[in-house]
Amino acid sequence: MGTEIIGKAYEPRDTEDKWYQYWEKNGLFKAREGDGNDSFCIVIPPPNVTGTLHIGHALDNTLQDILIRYKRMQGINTLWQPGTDHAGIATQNVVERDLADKGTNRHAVGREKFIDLVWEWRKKYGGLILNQLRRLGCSCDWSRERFTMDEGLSRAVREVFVTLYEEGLIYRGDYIINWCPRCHTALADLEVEHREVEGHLYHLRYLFESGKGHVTIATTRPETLLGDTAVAVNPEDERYKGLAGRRLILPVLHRPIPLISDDYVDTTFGTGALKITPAHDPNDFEIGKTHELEIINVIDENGIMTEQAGPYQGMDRFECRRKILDDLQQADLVEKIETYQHAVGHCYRCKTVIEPLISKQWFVKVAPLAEKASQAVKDGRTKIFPSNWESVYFDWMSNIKDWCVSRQIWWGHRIPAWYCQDCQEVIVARETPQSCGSCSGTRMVQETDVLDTWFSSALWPFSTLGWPEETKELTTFYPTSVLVTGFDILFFWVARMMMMGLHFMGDVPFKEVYIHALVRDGEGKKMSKSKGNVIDPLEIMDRFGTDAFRFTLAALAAQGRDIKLSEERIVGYRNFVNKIWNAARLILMNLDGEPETDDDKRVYTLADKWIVTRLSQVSEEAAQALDAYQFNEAAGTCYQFVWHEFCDWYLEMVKLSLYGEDEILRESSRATMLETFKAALKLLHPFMPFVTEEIWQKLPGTDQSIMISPFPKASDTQTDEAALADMELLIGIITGIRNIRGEMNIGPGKKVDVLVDVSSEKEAAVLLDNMDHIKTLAKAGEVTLASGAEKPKASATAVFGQNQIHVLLKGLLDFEEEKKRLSKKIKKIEKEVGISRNKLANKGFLKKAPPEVVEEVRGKAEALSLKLEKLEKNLQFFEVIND
RNA sequence: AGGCACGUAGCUCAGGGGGAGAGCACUACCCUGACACGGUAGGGGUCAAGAGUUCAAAUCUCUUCGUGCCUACCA
Repeated sequence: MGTEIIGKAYEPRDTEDKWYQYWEKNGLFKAREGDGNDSFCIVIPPPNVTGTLHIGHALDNTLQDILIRYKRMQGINTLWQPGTDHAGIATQNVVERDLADKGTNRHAVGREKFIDLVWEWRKKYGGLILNQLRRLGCSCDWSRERFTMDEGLSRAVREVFVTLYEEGLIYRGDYIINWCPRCHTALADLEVEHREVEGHLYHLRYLFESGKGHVTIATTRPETLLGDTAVAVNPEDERYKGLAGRRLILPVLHRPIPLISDDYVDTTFGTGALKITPAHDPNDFEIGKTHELEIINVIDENGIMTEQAGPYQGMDRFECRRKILDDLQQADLVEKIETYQHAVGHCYRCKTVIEPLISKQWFVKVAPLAEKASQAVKDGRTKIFPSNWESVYFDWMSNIKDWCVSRQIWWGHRIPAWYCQDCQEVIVARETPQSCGSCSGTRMVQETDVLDTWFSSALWPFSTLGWPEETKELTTFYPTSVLVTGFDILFFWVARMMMMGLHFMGDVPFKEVYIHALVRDGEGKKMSKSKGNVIDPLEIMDRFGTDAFRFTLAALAAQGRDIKLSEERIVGYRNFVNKIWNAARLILMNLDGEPETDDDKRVYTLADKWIVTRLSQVSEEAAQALDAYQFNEAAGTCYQFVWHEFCDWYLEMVKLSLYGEDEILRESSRATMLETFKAALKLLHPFMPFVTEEIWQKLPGTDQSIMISPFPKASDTQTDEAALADMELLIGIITGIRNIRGEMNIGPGKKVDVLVDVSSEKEAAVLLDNMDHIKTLAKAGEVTLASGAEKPKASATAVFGQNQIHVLLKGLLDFEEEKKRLSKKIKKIEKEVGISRNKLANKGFLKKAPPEVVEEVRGKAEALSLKLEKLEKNLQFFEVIND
């Protein structure tokens, strides 16, 4: 009679691709034309075009998809804006590696041709990660896909750059910057990774020019001494009192340099004397500025010593370090060498040791922008979840330094500045200038630097919606609703979007930010290729199915804690998917098309009323959890409900009606069962889109996709308090019998007779109504209800509420075992009663605790005392028999 | 050096002032007509240690010890 027979186990492979294509073809991911108020929008953190889906993406995008699907099912006009980031350095590196394999390099190829090659590369491979997002089930509006190097977005970049320049918030100047000698570009401070390195602290002697005495300095980088233009001491330092102003002889090069005083110098570190190399250390650069020291570049852009390095010219910086140490030792200028742990800056892209260099770069003056961005979070215009990230955000915003935005690479937005070759005028303009505004010359050369990739990312929330045009998308979806991302790019990206959004749109880019944790391996270690502990999301999806994977991520995504992902967890949720599948199997086997029910003929059993009430409550809880980004709560609530309430109790009970003779009851139960199951599928859909759609489409009465069916709502009319209480009693009695069976080791084939000593008529009525359920679910034979009945001799007893459940075990009951069992229960209850009684004996408690709490404890104590009394009586019963 | 988290069952973690929870693992009995990727029952915790606040602390405060992470120009 089944509508359709489905297999015993769910096979994800067969369904995922099919439904994804169905959704996309039918335009179900598309945002509607802007209709003003009720909209929900997320802009995707654009993955690098070079990227492949890793576990972090999987978590990030699963959470976003859950929110998007949930909101869409609530009927809200939903946009999930997808796209990719051109990822300047990363992408350039990839293509350069290709060239290297072919035995050439970008300089040989030339700038224009190289950029063509990158575009080619991106056309070929740039969509890879987006297809992997499809695999994950992401319901992005792909018709609006954007790329940070698109025409439109590039226009936004130029507009922003020029405007900031005109406002005096962008300037160009010679500063010390972080230089990556391998990537050949400047990096922002943020792009430098500090890593603890085992190094050395070298104590070196600088002799006085007078020939008498010396000053010992401590340094970790002896090779930079070639560029020293002073040695500094603290003016308060007794050791060097009166020496400032004297001249020292720079070792090796024999150049005279002054001994100066500056209170920046820490008297407690090293020898209290600090060598100053303005060209190769950011602090020294600052000191050099205040003391107007000469700047001598001794290391070039390749990390090679310059001609200023004299005899060391042409050496690699690290080779030079070794050589110079040798020479110093020869000259007896090395006092001692200590091993020393210190942080060394590395390029975040290629891990090469950063070289601080002085060069001409473009900077954004961020202080005024940061001020506004900080304020917006203080005002609550943007809320950050979990809120402890707000203080981290404020901290960074208040200590922020100017942002170096120029990069000496080729792949990226070329800075819209032109230099007049005739008069050296700098022209910053939206369009390529035809002639110099100053001298009318026409020999204009564009700046060769490109912008930091994060510059265009900072505009993402409005550039993707069409800015600088005034588009319908902007009015509909800006500010966007929520940004979902990991804390690792809070500064790189979130903070900068805040600054740019506020400055150019006059409003925050998003109303809320949800910061999720990092995914780690089972041992809590960060996953990395070098450690070999990476979990590949694609492989997981292959093995366990996308739904199981997504559900696992959601279930583990508790706020503020890293996720330790282990395979066992995924297996557990794979089993859950299969459980749902088999619930569907049972339901389909018991349906014959759509149930035919007349509203006036519809009957509801206790189980029906109960499950409908629970569904309503669970819908409410799930929605509340999702609204608060408590993904784990939402997932857990649904899991518990579907498995342990719907499957374990409801489906077991509904079988009675399904297999019964009563036709009206059968059709009614079919209808309730189907309705409830459909609602449960809808609750689960945001978490597990594929299996829910697959089942949904097989159920009768579903003509459109589950992804656009309304998300279940809580309803007061569906809350039946009496059904909850009655069901609790029924479950209690059945569990009581099962408990005895289990502990007495009575096999499921053996039926037992039961005598229930009921404490009230009302309860008796409930049990009488559901007698068949007790018999089936507890495998009971005769069940007798009586009030005040005498305990049968060979019976084991459980107590639920004030009801005594005597399970008759003639010939099966080991009296000693039963005594032990009862004693154990008594001990447990005694402990509980003790706690309650102690509380009630405490005068402070009675006086100061809220009355309802006192009442509760009093009620509890009473109920437990009665229960204890009954258990003790049963125990005494056996004592008597023994005598 | 500062900052932020976190120490709860064997493991992985929820919870967050009024009687300790889940999943996995474990034990026992079951292939009962949706599901052995399953069912029923069971064992297991001084909620890191110490002090304080409170009628009441796993939960709030402080200290200590451990573990992660982030930021930082100490050469």
